[in-house]
Amino acid sequence: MSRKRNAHRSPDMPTLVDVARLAGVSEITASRVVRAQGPIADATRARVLNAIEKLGYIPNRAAGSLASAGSTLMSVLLPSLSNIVFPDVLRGIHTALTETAFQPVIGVTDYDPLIEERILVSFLAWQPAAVILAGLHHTPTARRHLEHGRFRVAELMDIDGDPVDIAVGMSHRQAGYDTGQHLIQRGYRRFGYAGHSVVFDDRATARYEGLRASLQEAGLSLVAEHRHPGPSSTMAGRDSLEILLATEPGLDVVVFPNDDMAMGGIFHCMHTGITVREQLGIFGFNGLDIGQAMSMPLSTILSKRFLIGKTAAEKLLESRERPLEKTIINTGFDIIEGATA
Amino acid sequence: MSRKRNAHRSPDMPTLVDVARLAGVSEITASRVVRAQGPIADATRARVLNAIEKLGYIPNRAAGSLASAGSTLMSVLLPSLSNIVFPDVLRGIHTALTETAFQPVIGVTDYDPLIEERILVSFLAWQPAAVILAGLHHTPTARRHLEHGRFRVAELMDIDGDPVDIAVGMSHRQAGYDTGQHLIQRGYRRFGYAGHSVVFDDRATARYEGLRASLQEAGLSLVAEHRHPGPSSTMAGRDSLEILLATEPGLDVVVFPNDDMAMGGIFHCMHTGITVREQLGIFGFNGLDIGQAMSMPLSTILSKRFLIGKTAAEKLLESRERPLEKTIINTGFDIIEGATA
DNA sequence: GCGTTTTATGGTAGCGCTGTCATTATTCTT
DNA sequence: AAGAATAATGACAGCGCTACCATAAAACGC
Repeated sequence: MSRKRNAHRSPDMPTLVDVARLAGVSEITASRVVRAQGPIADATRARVLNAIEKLGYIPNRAAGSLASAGSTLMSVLLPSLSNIVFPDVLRGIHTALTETAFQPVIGVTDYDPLIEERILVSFLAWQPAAVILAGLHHTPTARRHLEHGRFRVAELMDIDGDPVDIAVGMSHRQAGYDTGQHLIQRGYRRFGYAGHSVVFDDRATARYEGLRASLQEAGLSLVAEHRHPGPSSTMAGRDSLEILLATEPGLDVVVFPNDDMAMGGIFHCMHTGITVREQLGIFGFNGLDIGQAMSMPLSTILSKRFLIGKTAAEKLLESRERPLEKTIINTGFDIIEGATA
Repeated sequence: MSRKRNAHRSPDMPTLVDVARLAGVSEITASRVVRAQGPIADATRARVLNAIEKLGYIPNRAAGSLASAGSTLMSVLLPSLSNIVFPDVLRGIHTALTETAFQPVIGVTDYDPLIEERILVSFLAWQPAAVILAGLHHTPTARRHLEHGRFRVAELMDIDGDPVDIAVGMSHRQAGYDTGQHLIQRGYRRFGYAGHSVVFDDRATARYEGLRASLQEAGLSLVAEHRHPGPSSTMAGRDSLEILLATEPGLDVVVFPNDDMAMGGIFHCMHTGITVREQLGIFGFNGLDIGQAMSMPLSTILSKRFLIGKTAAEKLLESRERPLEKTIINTGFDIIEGATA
């Protein structure tokens, strides 16, 4: 009665052999039906499918992956999921991957390159078909693995740098620069910056530097800045603006690293009776739904997160082999005029 | 020179054999070092670790999983990532899993039980050690797989029902009920409800029903309700409130299914000059940061998303075997008084 | 000091699947 | 009608690792 299986196997978890036997075909034929690969007679396919259904067979991907030296996994390494940006990217990836055999496997790095490296290595152990990560900055070890691996690589969000394979995103430096230009053109002169602990967020830093560069070109400079210790949040934006204005009451515009913090800034103004735009301009980044739902929509920059994720995944699917040429795709950004700056 | 490996193998991707050879030990000893399992002499461990480092060896988890009939993956199936609730849950899971060998693998179901079933099956193909999903409601096929599998199962968010193994969450019906009680006690009588397309979101439905039950007990009822077609968003909340008030101007409080929509409600009031709380109470659900950052903090219910994720993952790690007794853990909720209702 | 336990290591046989190469019908050429 | 191409199937080895059992050496007990 009992099969000569190893004792550690589950009792009667059906395998391809069982399917093949029940369908009266060879193992390999059953395998071909499962993978929809190679020519199979309709009648045969039907019998195999039937057997699969009857047994409740679920293919063992570990075995498949081992035998074929490759998997249908796509490793996705994101800095954070609290920051709405990355769920949006992820939705884009998901969208591109539905109807394909690929599955995303997600890891969260907390903006820490060392954690990124650790998770990357543990993901590589599953022989993914592709790896998607944020930014162009990784540890040397991580970079080495990315360069030598037999998988496609997409680096998202930022394009200011040298990618391993594909980069999809926008120039954050340019976004910061354009922010400055836009605000100067609107007549603002006394600039403040209310940021957050920026140790790891390279994109925010790049925007900050772009902003400073544009100010400098116009003979201006940041009159005051404050960085909230700890991560970005609406509350952090509110507190930061308060501190900033206490230090330097004469500011006429404050730039925030993102919409969450900018919303906090707006709330501070509402609370203290500061007239937004007239007395103080507020400028964010991302173009979140909530900022646009206010009666006075937030002035900000729309980053195309969903598009970035979708484009990257689609590009990766185009070929399993890494092309000789590196690809950089600029998804751009839009300035949203809004009513706050 | 060339190894007698299959041609389809990558050139010289090192395996355990290579490590063992270089370290001068047997394959199995090297394996034990990698897995930190069984007694190993310090000198031997050092030699093996050295060889691993030198070769840049990355263990092949597909092979490991196949040989040991089990993996260190934990499948996580969430309805959405746009809804901040689930990233929070995920952070909790991540927190519990750091420092363990387990890795979460995330799938997004879009609140659709059929997609959930499909993703579940594809995840089971990797022999996960545990499966985490949202809610207690699944397709019959999914439920069957969950019941018969050799893995732990945690069903999150809701506890009103019969779990497969572990349930961690809160009673959404109770939350809705308590919302009603709380608002009645504060003197509100003419209730409105501004929801969203609710086809799949069982939790929102449960809260809605709890609310109605408490109103009924008090001899009251929902004077008006409106459901925004499509998913929940701040803009949806704003539009819904407008429509609701056009239909029924006499409302004195409106309950929203979540904070995002409630914020939209607030914005509508701000825009049209309605005095929140005095003229119209606004009540949300979730207790998001942004709602609390307003000078008039949102009245809402704090759901403990992070705790739910963390608790679930911790419980799952306690034992690899499914216990005879099902476990239900109620993480509860807190009413946040706020200033809007 | 001789069994007994503990510590440290190794040999071997698969885990379930797919790549490679054959083999046998079946259809198409000219 | 004979050869060539194509469609449909199968045999078998082996992917890289770990469970299982065995062995040898060191430590322990009284």
